[in-house]
Amino acid sequence: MDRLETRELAYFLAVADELHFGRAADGLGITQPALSKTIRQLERRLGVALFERTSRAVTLTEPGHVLAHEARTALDAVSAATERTRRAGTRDPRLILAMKPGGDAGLLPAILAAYQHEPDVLQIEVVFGGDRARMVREGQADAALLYTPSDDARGLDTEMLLSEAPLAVLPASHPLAHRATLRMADLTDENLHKHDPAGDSAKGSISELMHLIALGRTVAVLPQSLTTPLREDLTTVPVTDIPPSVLQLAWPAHSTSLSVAALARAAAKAAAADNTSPSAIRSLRGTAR
Amino acid sequence: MDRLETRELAYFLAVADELHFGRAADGLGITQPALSKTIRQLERRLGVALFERTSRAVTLTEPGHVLAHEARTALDAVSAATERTRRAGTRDPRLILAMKPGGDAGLLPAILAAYQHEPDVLQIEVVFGGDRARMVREGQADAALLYTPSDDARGLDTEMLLSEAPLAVLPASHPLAHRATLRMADLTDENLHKHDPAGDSAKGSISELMHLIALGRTVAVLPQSLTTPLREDLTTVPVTDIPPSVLQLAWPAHSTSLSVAALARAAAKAAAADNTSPSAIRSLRGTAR
DNA sequence: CGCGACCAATAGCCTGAAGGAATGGACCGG
DNA sequence: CCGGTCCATTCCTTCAGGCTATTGGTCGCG
Repeated sequence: MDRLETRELAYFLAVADELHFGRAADGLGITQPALSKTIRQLERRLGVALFERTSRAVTLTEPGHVLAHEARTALDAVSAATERTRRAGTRDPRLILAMKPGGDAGLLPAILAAYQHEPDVLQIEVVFGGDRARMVREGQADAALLYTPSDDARGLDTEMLLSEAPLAVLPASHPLAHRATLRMADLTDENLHKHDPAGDSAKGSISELMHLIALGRTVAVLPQSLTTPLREDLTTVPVTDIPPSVLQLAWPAHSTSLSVAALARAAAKAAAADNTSPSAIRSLRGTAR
Repeated sequence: MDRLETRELAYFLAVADELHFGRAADGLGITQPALSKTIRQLERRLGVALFERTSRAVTLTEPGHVLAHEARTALDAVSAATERTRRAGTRDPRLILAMKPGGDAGLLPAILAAYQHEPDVLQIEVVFGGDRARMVREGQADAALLYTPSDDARGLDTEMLLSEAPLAVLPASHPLAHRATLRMADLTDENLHKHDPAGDSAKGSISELMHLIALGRTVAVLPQSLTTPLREDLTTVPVTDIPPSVLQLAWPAHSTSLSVAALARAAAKAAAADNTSPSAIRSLRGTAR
């Protein structure tokens, strides 16, 4: 049983994404016949049909769907191997922590401070990125601050730092502003701005959003940490029927790095201290699953 | 930045394991110069030295150690892709559950029964294997019953089923047999049989071990479920300073299979029912970490 | 029905990279 | 200083991956 090559997996994924041999070949910088031949050979080697082809359309078979999924994680693992090996070879290795701007719930200074007291510390470099889970999976970062359920931390080890109740942000004058709690159904009439953590780009986007809310143009549901400090003319109401946003530190599941372990300990310590501080009204549990 | 090929990773691992180009090449079925050339090229592509060579000895550099680790998980992921795709192509796909004989703490019947009531069920096939975590990682099994800390479940999703206190098994006449609890230090004088879950082969090994204990030839520390039923002439005493053996169901971290999800639900349900049953004296927490 | 557009598969050829055989060079032990 | 060990280098061969050109099947449209 010979082993698949990453080239074959990458070629397959190109076709699986495009569902079109010609365009996929273009994207790969090779010609269509070469690609067709490779995919055919892949199917022969696996003993399984991956695509259903007609001269009009290409679709994935059931095994094709499985391979599309598995191939992605396998290629991620190969990329990670390259990346981490390269980084291990640099003169002064750093610990790269991925987060999104403001995505630390104010916890980062405490984490960094606690980290300095750990053994086996490296210089920490904070980088900002969109798909932070992927950065960790591909080895571009050693750890990341993620929010579940919006980020997908599967395949990573995680340490839960804090759980934040989702808050609806409303104008102080809004009819629902006096309610003790809300359900999502209460907000269906509003022009709801669904918070998409992955899509955030500029740092100003939150304050812009707040501005729009104050103008009555929209309302939003955000994790608590993003709502402070809150403008005078806005108010927040907990939403009870969506799961809380959980901030967690994530790192590669098979990590053996002492530095990453130290960071995890530091983060846990900082989060524990924060959770017991009087200013925090946290760990409200959502009801949805 | 071109992508590494699995061939390169496999060749590298062969050398990393043997620390000898000639023997590694033998094992791979190629000649030594071909292997040397490939490794050199790999080092050039990564921009990093992987081995320290003298004509007398070959050793891994620091980046080499990193790659050895990363390459293994990457190759596992590729194997898993192959394996799962092939299995998805078989006529009637089954759900393969890996365990070791007797390694279910008596929970398997309840799990299977609960599973039948779930939606999206497949036929379950139980297989026995030594390195069950690896079987899941490589796609030879869809789920496994593992014991932590002896099995390494990193990189897998898990559901904790039950936690068992470690019990010292002694002849009833043993001087320590009357103690309420023991520490490992108490047993240093004995000819202690360290339980190695991975090394278990035949089903008879436990009863043979019990026989040896009854003869006073050895004593053993085992998770509770392996000690029942207990011979008349033996007794057990909890050991407090080693971590409890935790039985868990593990499956690939990035699984999207409805059937695996159903099995996880079923196992959780069966374990919950078992934990509340009067016969169980479980979840004793160990103190070690 | 016939024609063109579209798209994957096939055929035939070429190039480069993987591998083999022979050899060189460094090191060590006797 | 010689022989053995082991990795690197050189040179040659083979074949798999890629390209161009073409075929064959299907759909849409006049």
